[in-house]
Amino acid sequence: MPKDDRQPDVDPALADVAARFGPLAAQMLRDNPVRDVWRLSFVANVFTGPLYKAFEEGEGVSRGEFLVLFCLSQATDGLTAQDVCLATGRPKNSISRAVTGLIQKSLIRRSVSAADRRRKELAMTPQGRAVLDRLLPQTSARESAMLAPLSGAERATLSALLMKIAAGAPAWADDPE
Amino acid sequence: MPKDDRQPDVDPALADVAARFGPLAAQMLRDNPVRDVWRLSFVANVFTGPLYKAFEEGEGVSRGEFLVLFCLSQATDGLTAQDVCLATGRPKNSISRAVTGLIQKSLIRRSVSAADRRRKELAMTPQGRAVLDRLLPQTSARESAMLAPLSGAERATLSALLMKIAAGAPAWADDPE
DNA sequence: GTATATTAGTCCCACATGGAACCAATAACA
DNA sequence: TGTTATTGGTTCCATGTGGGACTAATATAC
Repeated sequence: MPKDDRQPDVDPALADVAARFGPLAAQMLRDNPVRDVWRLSFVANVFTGPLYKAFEEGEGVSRGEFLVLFCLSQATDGLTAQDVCLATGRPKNSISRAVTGLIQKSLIRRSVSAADRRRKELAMTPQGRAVLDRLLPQTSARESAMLAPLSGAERATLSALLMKIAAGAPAWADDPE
Repeated sequence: MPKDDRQPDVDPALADVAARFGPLAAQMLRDNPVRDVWRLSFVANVFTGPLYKAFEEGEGVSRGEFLVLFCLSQATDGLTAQDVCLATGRPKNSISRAVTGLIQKSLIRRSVSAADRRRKELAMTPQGRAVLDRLLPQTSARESAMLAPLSGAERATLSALLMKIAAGAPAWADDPE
């Protein structure tokens, strides 16, 4: 690619972005009619895309399967597939497939609830825990890299602001205007 | 769903989240080993999912097609499919399909560059502009709703922090650890 | 108690997605 | 000026995805 020296990158802080994602990316991150959600989605996509690909290649664990494992690791009581759907926003048949796959790999177990025999409660096996224990550090390291440009105070601020937005999500989630 | 009155929702600010996305979602937003990126992805997913569905149902425009239109609206010179790929992170065959679809609907035009006859430069038609002008307000309104819980100062802060993170993305984007 | 509604989950199928191979045009170079 | 490498796009194909219908179990209503 013959570098176009005549194109002055508007913002020097975005020089790396222009080099990696193109000048259009830099320009759109800088400003566009839906600037904030664009930046948010940009970061989220850049973060999750390569990560899930690495999970698939490294441990043979799909996005849905990782989500199930991760949710199980965070829940105290017996979760169901439905709980994972609700918390992750993925459709129930996708999660159903992920659960089937994880059971086949013996990474989780499934048992019918005694109280409500419709419910099939999920639980990680030691192997599942071991797999997650190999995947989580990758995610965590990537998160650290993502937050590296921010100071401690800035990270706390970002965290709090994202929390506020997430807490307000129910007000607009189902209403695409 | 028989509401479980015995389960005290840890954080009253997350009561709505627990009602809409389940107690697990509330708990994981509150804390988990990759808390910040989880919040980020949660918001991004809740934002984009229903929006793209509405675009598809309302205007018959897919996610990729919207991205092409939006990028075209933000670029000054003749963009190519490749530029859109780079800026959006979508694979080139997906964008190729989106371009084909948009041309069939007469929402964009494609012309071979005189300077480099490999390049096929894209341009919006008036119809394409009209479609985008119906889609953008929905996106914008949804963004406003998302940011509603934040004060003006907080929005500026969030915007700046997201920009810092996005600007640093090239450092870790291709390195899933 | 039987009928109906609701909830959890699975299955089927059409479609979108993305990797890989491929084609065309141009750039780089001996 | 061939020959090779690179770049922009398209096509092929295997796979993932998600809507909708379906089954099973339970809750609710009469």
